[in-house]
Amino acid sequence: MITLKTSTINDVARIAGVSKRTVSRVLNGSVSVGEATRVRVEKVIAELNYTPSPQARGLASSRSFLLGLIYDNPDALYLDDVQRGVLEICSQRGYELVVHPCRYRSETLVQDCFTFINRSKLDGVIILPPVSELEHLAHALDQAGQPYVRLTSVMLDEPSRSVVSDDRAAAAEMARYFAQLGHQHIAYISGPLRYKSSVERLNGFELGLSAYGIKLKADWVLESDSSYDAATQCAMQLLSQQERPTAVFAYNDQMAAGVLKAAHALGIKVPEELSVAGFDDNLLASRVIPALTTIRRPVRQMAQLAATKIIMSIEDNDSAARHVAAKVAPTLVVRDSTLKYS
Amino acid sequence: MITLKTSTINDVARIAGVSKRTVSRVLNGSVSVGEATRVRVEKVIAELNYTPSPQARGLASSRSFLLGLIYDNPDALYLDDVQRGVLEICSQRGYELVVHPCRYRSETLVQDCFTFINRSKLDGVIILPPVSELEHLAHALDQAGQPYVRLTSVMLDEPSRSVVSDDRAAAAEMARYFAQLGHQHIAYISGPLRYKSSVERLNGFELGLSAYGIKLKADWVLESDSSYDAATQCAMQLLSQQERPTAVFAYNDQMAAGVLKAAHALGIKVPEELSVAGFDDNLLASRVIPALTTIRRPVRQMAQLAATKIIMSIEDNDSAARHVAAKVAPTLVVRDSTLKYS
DNA sequence: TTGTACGCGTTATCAG
DNA sequence: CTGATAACGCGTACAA
Repeated sequence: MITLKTSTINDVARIAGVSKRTVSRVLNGSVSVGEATRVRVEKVIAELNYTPSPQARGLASSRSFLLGLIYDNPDALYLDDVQRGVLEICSQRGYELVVHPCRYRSETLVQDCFTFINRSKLDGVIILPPVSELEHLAHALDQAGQPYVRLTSVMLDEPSRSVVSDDRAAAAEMARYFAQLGHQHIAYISGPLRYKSSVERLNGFELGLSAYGIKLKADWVLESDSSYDAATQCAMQLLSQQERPTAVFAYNDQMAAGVLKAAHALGIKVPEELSVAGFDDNLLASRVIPALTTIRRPVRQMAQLAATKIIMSIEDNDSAARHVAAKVAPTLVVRDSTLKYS
Repeated sequence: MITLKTSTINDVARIAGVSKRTVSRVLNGSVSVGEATRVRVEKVIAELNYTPSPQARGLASSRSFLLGLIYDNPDALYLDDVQRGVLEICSQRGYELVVHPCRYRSETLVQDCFTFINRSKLDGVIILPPVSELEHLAHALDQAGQPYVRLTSVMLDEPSRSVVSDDRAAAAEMARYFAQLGHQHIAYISGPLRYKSSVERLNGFELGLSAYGIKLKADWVLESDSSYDAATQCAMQLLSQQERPTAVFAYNDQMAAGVLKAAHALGIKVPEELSVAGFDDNLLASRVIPALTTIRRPVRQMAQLAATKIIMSIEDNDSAARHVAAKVAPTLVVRDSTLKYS
């Protein structure tokens, strides 16, 4: 039967006929242990199915073997992917993941995060966007000597503390794709420009278009709340104009879905009369009709990299973490919402 | 400046001029403490911003103040909602939430969960469907004396360990709605019938229809994988028939979106020629065109109830947890995908 | 290479 | 009502 009873380091020591100091050495992979002794101890550990108590371990060494995930992200698909990615790495290293949803706009966010970290004596935290863009949070963590890694879309910090998706390059790729389809009259519906990722995507998109000699008209660059409803409104306005764009790139898939809705409401056919693209490739993108052309970020991989980095900077040091890849490339996913301009 | 340094119970004791045993008593709300002493101690605690170390606390009392969340959610959209709901309750009681994504079909699932629980000495676990339907897991936890609460759609366990959404009643309500719209030719695309929730929804739907003298034709009850693609296939077949239904109820929103896709492919207009409804009210439901009529479960509330129950059965006992509501009622959300039969 | 003894911050036992 | 003091399970100077 499977049981919850656990044996202690003392049991192992006694049965293996060594002192617990030796068991401890084996556990922590110290070199100064005789080969024969090590094997014997390991055998007993396996037999007893012994696992050291993180509580006691933490108390003695002031560590917790707990990683924290700080986020404020309504897009839950992404969340699951992140959690799995992080755990794939950290659980095999003996860490567990404690989650901390929070509110980006809260006045007490920093205090709040510190309380969270303090209470559980977290060894490190991983921060998801847009919270990860908050410089005062990162700065406070740095001051406190608290290891952290942030997922962002621009390199805001040292590589040892960053995993960034190159949103700028991705947006440029989308621009290239639009241009190659022959579109000239292009609009961009941006998320709030206080998000770095908004700026990155806009810049990348403009850059990409300019390579083809296309300029984004100033009044065809709209800033909107990053929600479905706001984007719908925005698109309604944009598409009701006398002269309207033939292609629209939205800050994310939700917003692109809003554009789809607006187009539908105005009787504009997508993709025949209007090409639409989003960003994220979340669940929505492939379910909506027509399925959205979009950009996919390697979320799982980003999470794994973040976990690797944070564990390295906990166990080794920052310079080790610096050598883990810090930048990943999103990719273009072409579906049914975009078409050649004719 | 915000710092990570923490003071200990000894600091409090020294400054308050009492023994640490007394501080401990105040902390744990023991009655045998003089009013004056209590006030003095509490003042010092507040001044020092002191929080007891869960590590030490756990070591001494063999508890961890950690709750686990076990899930394998292909439809992870409500994950965030669950996490927030649980934390709203548990963090104010001094617990944190450790997540454990797993695989429902894994051979080693039970062993895997026990390793998870053991490693962090979790005080209790909350299990999400469909994993929550696995009787051998629940049984093993029970045998081991491990507190748990499961979210399900049928009462599979004692009320102290269950938070159930009444899917049967909800499906019956959908049936009533369909009937009142005048539909007679109705189909149901079910999820895998090994899921209890599939059976519940089917039964509830049939029951609800029968109250209006409507019978579900045997070959219009289809079992499908609970994915978008599978449901699309299924619906293609269903809707290609000579004689086709005028309304389709799908096991969940993803599948309903699949029906929408199939209808679109076949040139069938929704809702004019076909009414479609889903279940869950996830992100998809309101974004798809036409927006889906569906059933909304009070996920946040369910999570809160689960957290309340689990903490009660940890701190008090099961019978206390029994008195917390164990059943919640989903509600019908009418949108644009359903219409009067004409 | 291995072992002894102590400390980490709490809770709990048992006197006073 | 309060206070010494012993656990709890593990890491680690310091010895041997």
